[in-house]
Amino acid sequence: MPHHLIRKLEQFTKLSRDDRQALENAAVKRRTFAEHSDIIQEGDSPSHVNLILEGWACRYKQLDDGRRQIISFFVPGDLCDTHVYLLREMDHSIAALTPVRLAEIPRAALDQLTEEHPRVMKALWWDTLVSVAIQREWTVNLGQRTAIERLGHLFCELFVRLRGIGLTDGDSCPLPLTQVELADAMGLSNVHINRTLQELRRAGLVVFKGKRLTIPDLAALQKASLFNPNYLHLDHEGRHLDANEPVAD
Amino acid sequence: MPHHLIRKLEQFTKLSRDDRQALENAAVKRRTFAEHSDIIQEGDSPSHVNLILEGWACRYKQLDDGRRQIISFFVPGDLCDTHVYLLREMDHSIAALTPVRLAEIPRAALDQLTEEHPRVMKALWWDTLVSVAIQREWTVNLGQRTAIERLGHLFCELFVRLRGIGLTDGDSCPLPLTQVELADAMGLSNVHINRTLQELRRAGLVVFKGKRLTIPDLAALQKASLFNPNYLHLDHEGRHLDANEPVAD
DNA sequence: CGCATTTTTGATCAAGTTCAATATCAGTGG
DNA sequence: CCACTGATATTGAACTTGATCAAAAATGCG
Repeated sequence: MPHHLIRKLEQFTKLSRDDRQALENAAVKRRTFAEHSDIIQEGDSPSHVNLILEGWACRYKQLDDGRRQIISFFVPGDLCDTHVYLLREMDHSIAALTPVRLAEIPRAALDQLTEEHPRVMKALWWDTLVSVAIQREWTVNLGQRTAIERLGHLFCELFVRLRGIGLTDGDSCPLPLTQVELADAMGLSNVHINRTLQELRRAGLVVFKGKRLTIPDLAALQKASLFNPNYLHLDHEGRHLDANEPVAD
Repeated sequence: MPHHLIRKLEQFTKLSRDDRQALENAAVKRRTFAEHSDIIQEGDSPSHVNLILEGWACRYKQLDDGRRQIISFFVPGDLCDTHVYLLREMDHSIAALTPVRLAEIPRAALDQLTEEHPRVMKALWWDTLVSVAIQREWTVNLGQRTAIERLGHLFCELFVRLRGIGLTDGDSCPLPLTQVELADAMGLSNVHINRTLQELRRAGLVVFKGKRLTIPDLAALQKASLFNPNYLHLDHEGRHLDANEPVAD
């Protein structure tokens, strides 16, 4: 049951029971991956779309001399590139950061889904547009923001994304990342991540311990990080497309 | 006539005359923008898809304290976010870097195009996937590469993109950007861009003068910049979908 | 408890920034 | 054709952010 994806999509537009069922049906083939294993590697030929059901993953690219950039994080409910199978080969790798359970959505199932369920198709387009907007925001993050803003911004983003699918608990959320992984994502050294974290802690802006992140005052962290959630487009924009069915499930 | 777009898409799959005509028909509403004017601003509500016909543009985001990040460059044939009108408001702005001529593709025209011309729809999906791959590569660029690699990488990318649509001339291509614009795109200061350019010139890797870029030895620049063009997916991957018509146009 | 991983600390170093001045260039109008 | 003007490019010097290297402390887990 890809309920995280459904919950995410319903931030855009309310789906019908039929829509939801179609999504369930598309996500039949399940697989699991161990922590730190590659889900797909640069050069592989993508044959289907991966949907993360449980656990965290990341896209990354390894440079020849060992430098590594984490390009994005996947949390439950995230799709790895709708229609990616149009490309001959992957230009990056995807790795499990925790144990990961995912569904492989075959090409045919996705095509059928978008043909027969226009509301789902639009919701998936919305999801694609948001993913790209997140990638753009990372460009801004890496290009312009200082270390402390950069890390604070990432924390805000992940918290808000997780809240959207119901995975936050009050002012805290899971954050199963090491400082080295944060460093590879933020384009900073692990040493500097460590010092930046201390600075955020000292300012009372975050608590990060035991793979959990707590943000006592989200507004304050947003302000310190120049975080504006508009790029996540979470304001139920597809309301006019909402399925109109009795609440009978 | 959106011939740059058609040429770009045909790197993925050969279109039929009918496909091409449908693209022409969709791109009817023309507009022009002066150098340095905004084509659309953050907060505006997008109602159609812009297709750059002539000139260069960029996406950018302005931070409250004046810092600016250029997020991507648009060259002729580039579409600004297919289906963007699903979003309530723009999370970034788009500005003309030179005088720009573009076509506004209305929502209905795009929907019709993708419904009636599956080959075009797939080609547009390919284009979307490549755009996102470029954005990811910028993440790697800003996160891991040194100033000289970063700038060299950008030059390689732009040259290869322009070559794909026939806008290069031997080993040179237009590059109508100032050093300040390069700086805003690369997350570096204009002073450092200037010094990095000198370094690239001294090494004989580039000539950049009068809004033209010359790359005497592309292989050498690629090597120095760790540039691997795989992420541009330019190897005619949709060949199996090629329209099969007599060459009668 | 013991081992591997992760976090933390200190000291030194380098890449890139900032500020401010000067030089060059592309248009424009006379 | 030249002088003027604003934009763009270039230079120098001091400074800052974050990197690197190496070691120690803490944590997690079987």
